[in-house]
Amino acid sequence: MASASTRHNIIEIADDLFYRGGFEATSFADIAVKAGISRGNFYYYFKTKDEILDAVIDRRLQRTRAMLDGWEAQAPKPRERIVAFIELLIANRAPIMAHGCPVGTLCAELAKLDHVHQERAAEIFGLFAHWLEKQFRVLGADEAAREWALHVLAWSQGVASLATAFKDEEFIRREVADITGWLDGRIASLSN
Amino acid sequence: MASASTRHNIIEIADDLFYRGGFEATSFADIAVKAGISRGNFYYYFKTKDEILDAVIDRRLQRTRAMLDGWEAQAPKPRERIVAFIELLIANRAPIMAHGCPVGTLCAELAKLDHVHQERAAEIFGLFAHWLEKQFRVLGADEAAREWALHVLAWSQGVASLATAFKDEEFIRREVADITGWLDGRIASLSN
DNA sequence: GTCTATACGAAGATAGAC
DNA sequence: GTCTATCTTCGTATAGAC
Repeated sequence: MASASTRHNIIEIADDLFYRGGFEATSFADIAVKAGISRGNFYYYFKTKDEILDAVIDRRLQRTRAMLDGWEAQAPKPRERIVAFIELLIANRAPIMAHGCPVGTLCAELAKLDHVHQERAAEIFGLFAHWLEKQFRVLGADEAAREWALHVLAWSQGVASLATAFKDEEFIRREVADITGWLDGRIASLSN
Repeated sequence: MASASTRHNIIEIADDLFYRGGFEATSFADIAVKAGISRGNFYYYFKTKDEILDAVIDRRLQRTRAMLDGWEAQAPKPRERIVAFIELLIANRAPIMAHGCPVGTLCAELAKLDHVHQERAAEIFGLFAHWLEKQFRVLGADEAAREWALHVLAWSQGVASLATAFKDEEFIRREVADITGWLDGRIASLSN
């Protein structure tokens, strides 16, 4: 297999395993086996575990940007874009109930490990926050845009957190409806 | 040192280390060193890592019950009791920004490890949920009590999650004010 | 109940052959 | 670029002396 695609393959598998089992609990051997390469070959691409974490965070940043861009392209109205974000909770309900939110759980784990890449992982949250803020600005919420963006983000994080603990799909749907209701209330308040 | 107090001491230290560094990342050696005993002696009290996790979860359940009972004893009005819960985010802001919410992060980690004690850890959330529900019932919210309880719990979890990622104290204070505002809005809606 | 010594395996990481 | 072999450290866990 060519160098670039093997490297890409490793990152893809590491991303998945880090999400499902956690960063620390995932070993090089786990990744190598799933990637179909030897541990020795693995080290040709990544010298340390931190290096692969770095690459995984890069990938997640890239994919998050692509997803946010996609929502902007698909939905012309900010409200529908924000709803697309909120409904991610429903679309990903099965993995969320099993493994939590990929961003929140990575940030939490890296915080406990006091890991150097802590801030880089938090940047993924930063992308969402900034994007949501932008949508609220387009809606006309100048001063409150940042606050509302963080509020939606926090709320969805809380739903993911409890959904992981209780494995309750109905709870997710109810909260998603509530967040959407809150959003429409905010939008309505802007036209007054 | 007597048996009971050594055992208690181990649990106390394990609880703290599990919170600050995570369950998996904390080794027996870490606990033994901090407890001032040898690893060999450690095994006299706990045969496996799961056994000590079990004891730590027990301790957390007990302490959570005691805290909830304390709030009920100190505040006669349900509103003030719920506010006491919400303001836990402010009281514990420093450790939350450094290590997250003890309950949420433990549940998330155990979910990733697919650990047998996953449900037992979630029981701690259950205690909070049940207690909050009870307070809302006293306020007269019969049908909505459960939903509101889970809502407050989820919201506070989300705040803890983002606070850990962004290390933003102002954000915590703002959200706590928002949750309290939401609470008063719900209470006001009950008298109509 | 507490200790030291030690077995055993897993995980990160390296060396060097092909 | 990919492999096998190996080193080293660390973590769980046990045995047995005191």
